[in-house]
This record gives sequence, structure tokens and C-alpha cells, in this order.
Amino acid sequence: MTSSNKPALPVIRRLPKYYRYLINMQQAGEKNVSSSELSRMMGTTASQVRQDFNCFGGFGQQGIGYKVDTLVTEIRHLLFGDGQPLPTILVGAGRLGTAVSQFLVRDANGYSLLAAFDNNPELVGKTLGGIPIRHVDELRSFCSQYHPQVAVLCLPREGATQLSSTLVEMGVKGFWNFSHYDLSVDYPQVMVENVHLGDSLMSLGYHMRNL
Amino acid sequence: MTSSNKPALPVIRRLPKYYRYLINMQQAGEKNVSSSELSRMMGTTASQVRQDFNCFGGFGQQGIGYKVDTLVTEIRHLLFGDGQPLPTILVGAGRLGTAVSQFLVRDANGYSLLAAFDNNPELVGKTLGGIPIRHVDELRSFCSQYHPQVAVLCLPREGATQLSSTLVEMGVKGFWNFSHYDLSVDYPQVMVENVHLGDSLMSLGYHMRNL
DNA sequence: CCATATTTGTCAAATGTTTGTCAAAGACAT
DNA sequence: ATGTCTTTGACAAACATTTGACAAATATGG
Repeated sequence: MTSSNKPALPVIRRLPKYYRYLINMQQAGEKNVSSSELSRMMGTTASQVRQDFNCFGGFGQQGIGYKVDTLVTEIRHLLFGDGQPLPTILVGAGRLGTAVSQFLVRDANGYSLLAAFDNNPELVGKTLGGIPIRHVDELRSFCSQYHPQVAVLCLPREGATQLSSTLVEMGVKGFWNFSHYDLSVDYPQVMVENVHLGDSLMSLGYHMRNL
Repeated sequence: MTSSNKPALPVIRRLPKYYRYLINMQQAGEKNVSSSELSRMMGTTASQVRQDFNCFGGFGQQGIGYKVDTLVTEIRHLLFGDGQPLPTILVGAGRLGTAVSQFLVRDANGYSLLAAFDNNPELVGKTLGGIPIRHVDELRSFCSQYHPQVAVLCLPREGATQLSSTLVEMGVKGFWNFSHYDLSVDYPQVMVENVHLGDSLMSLGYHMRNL
């Protein structure tokens, strides 16, 4: 039990990666892990691993290392809180939306998908792996009844900005944005995670052509 | 025409974003743009914009600013080279693979999707927006005939690591990796862009629960 | 033609992040 | 018990990135 500084952004972005590796170790039955061992797996330095864990109040033991179970529990708590899943909606049920919703339901933890919305009449009424697709016109009434916390945006850039205002107004606190648009809401206490597949691909292109 | 340093990684990751904004400006018919104007759109400082462009040999003019067309041309050249699209294959034609291939074909530039591969016999023989799905057993022979440069990986983590070795062996120079696995090949001159949707989602969760 | 306003390119200062180092703590073998 | 080995936590040094400041260049208006 030591001092804990406020964690920097890069540290937080590394947490999911730690978590993935630690879950694997746990499933492999490993009990303890040292910072150097973890650093080798993660492709970083032991120093960084120790400093990262220290941000959250170092939970290691000199001479032994870290208990895998402790780390998993602590990091899970940081990432998922008390385990209560965040009520979530999907806006845009096209191909990308379908794939993302599958991912959310099958592979992700900490979120529960309540409903999907689209403005295409052909999609409305169908289901998405058990989740009904509604018309976007129902969005407001749905929100005032079920109070979703998170919205996953998989729609064309045109609609995104105005829709996000509405959703913030209706109490949405976090956006996972796949639309081709840099979403940034002006309200504090509202988080946005932009996923730009196009940017990612362009970066790859740059590196391939310039190295 | 001024001195140009080797660009740092953060600069390169900003290029696609500049590009997006500049394309919009171009379509809106704007001729010139100042660093301060761009910085306001991008949510950064004018200083950073100027310094970023300078890495590639500043192409602005004092008193006026930057020509939008020049910037677009220069950045496009950095990102897409001479415009020759990179021959690309998709491995894993499930839901995610389908969505990603759609994105690649419809919304992305600089890549041409030659073929898709899967080990599910039910998918083999079908097409993916005009692209035929083949069995992974044909991968080697396909590569030796068509020499794809880029592989998009949308398969479960189990297969990914071994498959990537094979692909590197067959001459693939870049990976766009969606599999639940930190791909890192040990060969220099091979680039990997890992897209971890799960990590992105966990980051969002952290910020929502700890702020 | 000159004064003023704008804007870049450059450099240095400030800030943020990572890495190296070492004392202190615990485990383990003898 | 004692000495040796391992490993953490803490701190400082090294490194990287961003920001601020200003001279030089160009445009504009009188």
C-alpha cells in the first residue's frame, strides 16, 4: 500500500492490454508474475509495468512479484467498476452496426445492449441477435423510459452530430463512435471514444509506403 | 522549402485526421487555410499544426496560410504514395470480416481487395460484395500467384499467430489485424496495425466509471 | 510607398512519458 | 541464522512531444 498518483492517459490505454494478458495467465493457471515477465509479454519495460501498477496503488510483493488474481481483480474493477453492466443502445443497424453489435454481445464485457435503432424501414422490426431494431423516431421515448448510458454510433456522418446532441440531452453519458466523424460533445462528464477505421488503415498505408 | 525532420509517430497518426478535414474544406470550395483555423477544427494548437506540416517540408506561405489543394495533394501522397492501390486479401469472412471488407471496398482508398479466405465450408464459394470466398487451404497458392501486399485478419485469436507467419513467408508486408490478439511479427519491414475494439470499449468504460 | 495586420517557420521552454538505478523487503538454500 | 537471490517501489535522469514566442515574409489599405 503506497501512494497513488492520478493515472496518465497512456497508462489507462494500457490497462486493457494488461487485462488481456493477465486473463490468459489466469486461465493457464499461473499464480504469480513479475514485472519483467509481464514486460516481456507486453513488449515494454519492467520499469513501466511497475510504474503503471503503482498509479493505482502498488499491489506487488518484493521478492515474489504480483499475484495474478489480485491484478485481474483490481484491473477488472478499474475497467468495469462494480460489475453492473452499462445499459447501451446501438444507432445504425447496417453492416457495421450488425458486426459491432455482435462483438458487443458476444465478446465484450460490462455492457448490456438494450435496443438498436435505424431509419431504414426495411430493417425496423427485425432483430439483431435477439435485439429488436426500432425506428429512430422512437429514440427519445425509449431513452426516457430505459435511460441508456452508452450509445454506439454506426451511422453515416451526416446524422451523427445532431443525433449525439439529442442523446446527451436524453442522458447518454458515453459514446462509442464508429461514424466517419470526429465526435466531440461540449458537455463535460460525457465521454467519447472515436474509432476511426479509416485513419487506422491510412496509418498502415503510410508506414508501408514510407519505410 | 525548408528543412524537414523525420516525422514522429504522433504526427503520422494525425495525418489522416488532417486529410479528412482538408478534403471537407476542398469540397466546400475553400482555397486557403491558416494554421489557426485548422487548429480550431482539429481541436489542437496552431503551433502544432505548423510544426506537423513542417516535418514534411513546410508548404505554407507567410501572410496567406496554406493552400488547401497543396495540402491535400501532399498528404495524399504521403498516405497513398503514387496512388497504386495495395493488393489486399481478407482472412476470416465471418460477420466482422464481412463488415470490414465492406468498409475496405466502399469507404477506403488505396487498397484493392483481391480475395477473401475462410475455413468454414459453408462460406467457401460464396462472394463478399463481388469478392469470392476461398478456402484457406488455397492461401499459399493464391499468394504465390497474386502476391498480395496486405492481409486483413478477422479470425479468432487461435489461428492468427501461425497464419501470420505463413503470410509473411509468402511476402505479405502489412497486416490490419482485428483478431483478439496482439500481433507482432519479428520481421522488420513488416508493418502491423492492431485494431482492438475490445480495448477501445474498455477504455470508454474506465473513463465513464472513474470520472 | 509606407505602416499595419496576418501568418509562417523556427527555436527554446514547458510539459509529459519512459527508462535506468538503487535501497529495502521478502524468499530460499545452506 | 546468515548470506544470496529476486523483485518491488520510488526517484531521478533521459527522452519525447507540445506549446509559446518571435523574426521574417507577404498582403492590404491609405
